[in-house]
Amino acid sequence: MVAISDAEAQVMEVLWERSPQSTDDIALVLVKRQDWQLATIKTLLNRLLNKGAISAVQEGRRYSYTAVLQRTEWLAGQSTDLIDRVFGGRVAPLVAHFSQQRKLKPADIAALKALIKALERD
Amino acid sequence: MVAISDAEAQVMEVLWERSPQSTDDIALVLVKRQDWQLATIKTLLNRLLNKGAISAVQEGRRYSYTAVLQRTEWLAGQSTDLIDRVFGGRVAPLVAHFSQQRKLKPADIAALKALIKALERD
DNA sequence: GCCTCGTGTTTACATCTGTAATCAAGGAGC
DNA sequence: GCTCCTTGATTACAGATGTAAACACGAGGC
Repeated sequence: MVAISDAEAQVMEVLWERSPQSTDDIALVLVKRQDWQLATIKTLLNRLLNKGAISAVQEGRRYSYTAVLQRTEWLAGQSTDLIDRVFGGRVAPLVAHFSQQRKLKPADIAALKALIKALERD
Repeated sequence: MVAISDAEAQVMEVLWERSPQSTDDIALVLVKRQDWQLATIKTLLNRLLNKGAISAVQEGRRYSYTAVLQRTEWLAGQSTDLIDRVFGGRVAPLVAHFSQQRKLKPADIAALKALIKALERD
């Protein structure tokens, strides 16, 4: 339900790797990874707070941030969104398209097979 | 390379079904499908024109629009982008997430199986 | 006790998007 | 020929987004 933007997702990635983290833990990573100003990161943290995607605990005069929105939850949202929007809600066309675009490795095919087997079981 | 927004993609869908089409061919479809005002559709057509995603040929005092950006090209952009950004370039996790979220129909599973069989063959 | 610096909060601002209304010019009808 | 309607072009406007600067306040150094 919580929708986050691309830039915000970059901040979440850092918190998904490890939570909680302070502003400058996060900043250390993102200043390098995204070449952002500290100010930008502060803004994004605040927007995420307002959206409820992260929570903050005060420690002295700083905050320690924790991801509330879980990565898997976000992933699920992203996938259904894409598949619905672009592939009419059906997965096969997606896989077909992708495999045309980018040869699937045997491991990928194996993963898909296993997945299907599991899906058929229930 | 040409990036189009969600609303713009809806217009493209109509042109992907059939090209060329006049403004009101397109409008007829979208007024129903999206409950948009004619004015909205005109705006989107213009933005797509400026982006070069469609082209227009004048016929009398109206235009006939044709999709320039191809559907497969767009699909590729949308899916590889997400899969790379979010799923580390592997398609299986995406399918897994989707199927958790939204039960796959037997027909979908069958389609996937057939597809994989085909992929294994070569 | 005052000044400075680190932190969070507020404000800024251009661009993109969704969604339209308004304007202008050329044909169709009278 | 003048008027009105159709159709494209221009303008509008609020909210989201990317990117950041300005501000305010408390803690630490001197």
